[in-house]
Amino acid sequence: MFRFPVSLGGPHDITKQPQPSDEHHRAVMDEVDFFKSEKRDEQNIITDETHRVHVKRENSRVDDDDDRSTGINTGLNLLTANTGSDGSMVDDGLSVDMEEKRTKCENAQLREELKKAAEETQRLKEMLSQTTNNFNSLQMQLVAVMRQQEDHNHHLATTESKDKANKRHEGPEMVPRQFIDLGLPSADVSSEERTTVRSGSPLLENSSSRQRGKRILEREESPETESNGWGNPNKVSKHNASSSNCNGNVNGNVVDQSAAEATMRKARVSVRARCEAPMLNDGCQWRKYGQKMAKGNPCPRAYYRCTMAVGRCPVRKQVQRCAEDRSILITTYEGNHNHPLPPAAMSMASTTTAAASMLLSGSTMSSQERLMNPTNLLARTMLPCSSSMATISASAPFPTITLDLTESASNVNNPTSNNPLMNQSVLPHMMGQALYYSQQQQSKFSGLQLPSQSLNAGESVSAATAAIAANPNFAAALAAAITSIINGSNGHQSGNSNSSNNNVTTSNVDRQ
DNA sequence: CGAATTTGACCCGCGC
DNA sequence: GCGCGGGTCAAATTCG
Repeated sequence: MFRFPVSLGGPHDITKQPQPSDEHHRAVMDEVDFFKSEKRDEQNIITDETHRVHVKRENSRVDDDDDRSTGINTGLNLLTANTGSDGSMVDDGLSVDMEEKRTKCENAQLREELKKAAEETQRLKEMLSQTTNNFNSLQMQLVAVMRQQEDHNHHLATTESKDKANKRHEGPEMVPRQFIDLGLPSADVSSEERTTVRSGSPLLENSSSRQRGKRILEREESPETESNGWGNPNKVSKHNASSSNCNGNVNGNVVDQSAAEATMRKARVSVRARCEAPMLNDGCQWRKYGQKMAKGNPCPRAYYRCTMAVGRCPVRKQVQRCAEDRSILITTYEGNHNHPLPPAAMSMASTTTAAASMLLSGSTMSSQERLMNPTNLLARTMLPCSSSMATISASAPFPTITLDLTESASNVNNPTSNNPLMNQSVLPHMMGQALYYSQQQQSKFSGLQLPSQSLNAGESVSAATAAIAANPNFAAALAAAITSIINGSNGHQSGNSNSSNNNVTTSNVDRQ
């Protein structure tokens, strides 16, 4: 399931990209080398004395190399020892033969073990990704349950005392929202939030739910009904629209989820980056399904659909060049993947997911709340170049968050400004890691129960900064980003990656 | 020959 | 009601 022949490139270079050297690959290389030398050994072993000396030396070198490279005792020193008893070899060719065979046998065994170890590693990787997905799924279910309890308590409180209820209303309302934000998006936004959406943002109601719900119902007959926690917005929309109970699970929550997920499906994350390539390298496989001339832009807008899923992934993206500056590529992502992703794609997926979460949480509150909300606070804090980079558009037909990476990329002080890698693939990775981190970081705020409403914006920023800086995970996240970048860039541009990473880091620090 | 892309047609919502 | 614009579909075409 989780193989990583994933190209970081667009659809064109997908099969051409050299794969990053993984363990298995290395192991195979070692094996080949290993047997080559052994064969040489076999051939040379019965030659004259001077040659034999040479063979011995070569063997020992090979041994060393193997041991160094794999860290495994290959047992080849046995061979060296045997050849060391060369004097007896002439006398007793048979025993040497047996030794040879035995060594061969051992080598074969070791090779097998190495293979098994590589396979095991692969399996573990798969399990890890599966577990991560399951965790996210469970997290959402937990949120749903908590939310239900919350509502229940709230209802009881209301009947007890109106004053108390009012006070409590302000508190708990924020906490679950924060909590929701930290989870992956698809599942749970509760009725409370939904009503906020309706009352607070008619735009969302009009454009998103109504406009697309019907179409989703008609067109996206979910073959991917086996939603495993990522949720399938389309499917849920279907639930919602048809108001039937396909899986017999109709209750208030399902409807709430429908609304939330439908909204999530519509939430868009737009990434502006300088890029000469026709498409950003985000690690996913895309298939173009349409192209249109958009009004006011001479450059056509291309529509892509994710094709990594066996069934049908709801994620789509639009790619268009900026009318003013054609070197700027605007990539707009919509929806959530319903399938496991390779690490390279994970970064961008995290980006869109986290940004969409932020966007949605932000879109459901008043402007004051929005300012106070740790979600957006963190978005502003965490995002490189924060305020100038991440903008939320309420005027667009869909709630859209725009991550503007062009400013930093074109910054004269930025040593990576002319680095195409930075523009094409590193930035998404960085964004992904940073946003993913910020997403996780929200849980810290929930845990801390940051009294957001009692803080002014400045204090909130300070608090957020302190929390982030104090947390060692921040460094870990950055390290992960670096790793991701280095692994994803085929090695030859790792130096630049480092500098770019430094750049983003300092950019963060500067803003903080 | 199958997969990917292109491109014109179609659908839908919105504004006038 | 009509036209416009955005988004999607699907047949035709191209590519590997």
